[in-house]
Amino acid sequence: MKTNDHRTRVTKMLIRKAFTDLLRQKPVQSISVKELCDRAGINRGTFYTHYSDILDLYEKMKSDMLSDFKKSLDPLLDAEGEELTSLKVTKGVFQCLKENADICTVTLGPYGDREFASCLINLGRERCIETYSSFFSGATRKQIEFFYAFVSSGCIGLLQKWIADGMSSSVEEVAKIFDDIMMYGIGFLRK
Amino acid sequence: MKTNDHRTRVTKMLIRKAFTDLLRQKPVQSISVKELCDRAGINRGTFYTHYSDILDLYEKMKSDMLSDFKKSLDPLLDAEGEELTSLKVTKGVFQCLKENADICTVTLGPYGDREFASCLINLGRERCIETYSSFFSGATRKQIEFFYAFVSSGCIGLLQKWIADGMSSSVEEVAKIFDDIMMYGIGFLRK
DNA sequence: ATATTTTTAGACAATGTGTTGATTTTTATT
DNA sequence: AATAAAAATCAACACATTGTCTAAAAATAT
Repeated sequence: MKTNDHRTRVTKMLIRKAFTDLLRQKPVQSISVKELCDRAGINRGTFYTHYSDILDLYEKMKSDMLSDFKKSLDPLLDAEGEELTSLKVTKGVFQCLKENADICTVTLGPYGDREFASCLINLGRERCIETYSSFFSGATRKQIEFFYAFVSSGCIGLLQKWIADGMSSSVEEVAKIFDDIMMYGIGFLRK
Repeated sequence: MKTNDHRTRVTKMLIRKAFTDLLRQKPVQSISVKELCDRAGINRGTFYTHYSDILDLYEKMKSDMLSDFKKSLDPLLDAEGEELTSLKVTKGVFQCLKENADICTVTLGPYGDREFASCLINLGRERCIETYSSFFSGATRKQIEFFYAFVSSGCIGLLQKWIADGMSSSVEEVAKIFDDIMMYGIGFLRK
């Protein structure tokens, strides 16, 4: 089975389209193979030649999304010449998320899974946190871990709010809000 | 059908015990009625006399948990005489969560649902946020909403980290960390 | 002791699963 | 253009879960 075959490409596209559509309506575990195939307009047997079950499809789609996301994020972090400010990276990450709005809506939506959400954030934030932990040499490991847990999760909450509002606020604005809250805590409201 | 019947009480207890056990292992949607009844050691027909399906059971259990939580939280907020500091309330909330560790482990764990998690937090935080929004009169509605989205979600992340660590840190410690991060942002690491 | 209520056990049609084999359609090669 | 290879379709299958129902057994209340 060659993956570059036109037929398989079309089939997989149809499957993934139907799958993301369904993920908007219900959690993964409630999606049946039959339902998916009916919607995609393909034979149920065809599904089984590509994926072993729904969970297999889900895992493969998530890893695809992650590598896509990583790919468009790497150049941002490898800009060696320029200064790497927190706000700059945040802006880049949020921009990237906006460009993949369809995916984010699903994975960060009510039926996405937490693990994937944090995966997405970790990807862009990891290096930033490293920088922080070296900068705040006085902070304990525990403090940093708790802070990271709070901020990464908080960021997801912010993104969900942003998405829920139809991403109407600009990337710059949301990035600034995130940066300010992280920097000043509740002092953000005083600005 | 009387709910005070000894048989129904035992049956419901068995069902709920088996259900929370299963929720530790897999998401709601993957739990079948048959599997649940086998584990609970009750007849499948009996399940249907009490609940229409798994989701019905889940909803009823969640609302029960919420009212339980609310009940043990109310006296905390109604302490009219004392001063209502942010840290004091936070401590109370976290203490309450620790006392319901078994429930929290499930609902805030990988197979819990986000909605319920925020529901839990909102319950204790709502009044606090009200206080904040009146205190920071200069802040826009948008700012407050984004801040709240960030902090509530961040709090959940903190709790998940706490639970993941086996709740080894004391309530006071975690409450202080939350309060500090919320107050000072990344400045928390400088302390 | 008797009437009521709850649980059990078994059966049912309906639906989804994962697999198989035969057939048709599409793609690649000569 | 003809032919071989690969992929999608169709139909059928044994199996499992679902939700509903009835009759019998067990537990509770009066």
